[in-house]
Amino acid sequence: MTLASQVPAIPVTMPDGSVREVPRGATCMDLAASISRGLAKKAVGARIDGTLRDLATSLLGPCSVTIVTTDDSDALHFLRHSMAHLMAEAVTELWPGTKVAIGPVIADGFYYDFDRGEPFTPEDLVRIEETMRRHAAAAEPILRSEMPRPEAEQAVERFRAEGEVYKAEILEGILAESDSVVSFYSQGAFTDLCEGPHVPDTGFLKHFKLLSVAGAYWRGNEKNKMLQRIYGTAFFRQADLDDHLNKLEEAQKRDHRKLGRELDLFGIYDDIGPGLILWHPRGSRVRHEMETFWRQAHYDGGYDLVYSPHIAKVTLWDRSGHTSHYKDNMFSGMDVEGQEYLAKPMNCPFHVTMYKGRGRSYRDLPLRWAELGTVYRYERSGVLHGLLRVRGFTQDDAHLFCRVDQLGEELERVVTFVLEMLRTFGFTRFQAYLATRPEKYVGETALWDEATTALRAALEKHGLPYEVDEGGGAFYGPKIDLKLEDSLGRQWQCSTVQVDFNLPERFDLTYKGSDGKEHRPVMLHRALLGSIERFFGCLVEHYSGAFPLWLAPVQAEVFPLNAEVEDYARDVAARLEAAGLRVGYQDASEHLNNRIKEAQRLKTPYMLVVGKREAEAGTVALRTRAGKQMVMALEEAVQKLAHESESRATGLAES
RNA sequence: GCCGAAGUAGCUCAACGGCAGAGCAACGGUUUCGUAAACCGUAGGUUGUGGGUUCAAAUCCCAUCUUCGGCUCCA
Repeated sequence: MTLASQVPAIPVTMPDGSVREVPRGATCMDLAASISRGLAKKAVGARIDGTLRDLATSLLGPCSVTIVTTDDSDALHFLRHSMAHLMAEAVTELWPGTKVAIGPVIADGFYYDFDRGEPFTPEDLVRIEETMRRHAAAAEPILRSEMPRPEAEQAVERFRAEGEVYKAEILEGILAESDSVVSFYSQGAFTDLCEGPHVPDTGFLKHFKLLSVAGAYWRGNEKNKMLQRIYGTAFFRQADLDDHLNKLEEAQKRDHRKLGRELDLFGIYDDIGPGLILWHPRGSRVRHEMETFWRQAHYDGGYDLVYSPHIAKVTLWDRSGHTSHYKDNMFSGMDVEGQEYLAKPMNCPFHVTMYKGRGRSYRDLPLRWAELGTVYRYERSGVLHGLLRVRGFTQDDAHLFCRVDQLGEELERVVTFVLEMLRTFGFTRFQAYLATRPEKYVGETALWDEATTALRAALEKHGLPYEVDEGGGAFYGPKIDLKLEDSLGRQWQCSTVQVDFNLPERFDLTYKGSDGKEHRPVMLHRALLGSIERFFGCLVEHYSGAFPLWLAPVQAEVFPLNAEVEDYARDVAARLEAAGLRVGYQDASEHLNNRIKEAQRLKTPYMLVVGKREAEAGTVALRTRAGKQMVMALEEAVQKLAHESESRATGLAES
């Protein structure tokens, strides 16, 4: 099967300077691949250029290899893939008969899916880790072998006979591709069907931790069997692993659910229902500031604001197509005097109905109607997640009705608006996706192409890197989605810009053109923030709860040092309030230290301490939540705060 | 919805078959203080809910609800 065992070892210089013998032969491919990707550079002998096979061949000659890169992402990729194999080796040793499925590398680590009768317990994870460390200490060579096609075809049957149904299915898939190479990797008693490459031996696999176990459907299809997935992470150096684990812990402190409770922003209550949010006064204050800004920006941007009800007759949803296409996500209806009504999962049909409310002229277009529209969607119980996935939420929705000749400009304006809005809230990093025409679609191909081109142009005009989701658009039109990351790096779709060729048809929307004939308008759906709830959740995590001044629920807190200066302190507070700031006041019944501690806990941006000195001089001692202190004239402080609040500084400079 | 884990005072946690406890927060009093924890006291829980086992259940069993981590799905 392999000649590896017959070939002498290659000395490899490790990152710590020690020299290790690693097996030659099959793993040369891996070393060569490593070299080509910058993981390793050889010191003597072999050629650096040429194909992988050439490199492997040249490595068969006398040479030494120095692993110079220890944090390169490719190198980490190989390491983590080998980790997945090591874990599978341990699991199949501990519980013979466990079937292995797939074990890929993911953003911060790796996982492997297993099919075993019993669930893995936390104690099992400890045992697996111990077994892995034993195999790692043995520095088992990881050897590659390739299998000729006829033999591989027999292997499918052998896998089946052994009950390794998942491997059989994977191998079948590989063989279905005509000229693919079937390769295996072995270490100790464990062999896995795998493309590679891997690190040369398990001795590289020192610094790792298994993190969690979770269910996962085979091939990601919920009709398939649910397997058990074990997640882990690994690094070349212990320091990197420790650093990563610390970051995870830090990220948990920024969790909006935790901060939402600590800062008293919002709550989710059993008595109300899962996925339904109560906005506490402090959170509501932030939301109010967000919405006020949002409304003004829309008026400034040529939009009209509208309102629509939370429920409507089932006939509306029949016409819009929601009862046939979206029913699984809708709450069941209510009977009102013999007519069925449904809670709205979207705002579009209301705006569309309003469009139809009277005849429209080409001169009326574009119409831009925006609404902070609260919608209700039935989400399966397992998917709810704080504010980021809820059952009742307010979309910052808008629908634009325009002529075909206006489509490009409107799309460009919307994309610009999205980016301005996100930037104002301090977001500069997000993932953009352009979803194009799927196989089944409505509307004219030429219009689809035009709209897609316009979307692409808008993205490129702003220099926004984006991924194309080919064929990932809705059946009714292409779209752009922007995703924000939470503290743990999970992505949440917020902004969306969608072209809709469908609803204008369904509702038979028309306008009278300059030619006196009826024409069909094009419709855009768009949300800049997505939903207030989700965006707010991301915002909380983005700022770790330390909102920039313009959004902070309480912007400044005034602390008189003792009862004698309370009159002056009240003047200070009144002066700030008169300048339009949100001011708190705490009298001297608590120690100054405690009042400051509480304000720090609530991440209040500014604290103003006044004592006898300040009262006599007409100054304030201004403290920021970052701990900076400065004494300045009262008027100066008022102007500073008012200016910072009005300018909507993002607050990032402070931290 | 599925797989796994967890629900004890407002919060963070202890007790793990034998009287449910601590710190912080709250409340009352004392303290009037110069930038992240002054002192004394009081009150607060049918241990998520409903069943069951037991002389005895926070603890063991079953069901259910909710939350957490994933899968699937989506703003």
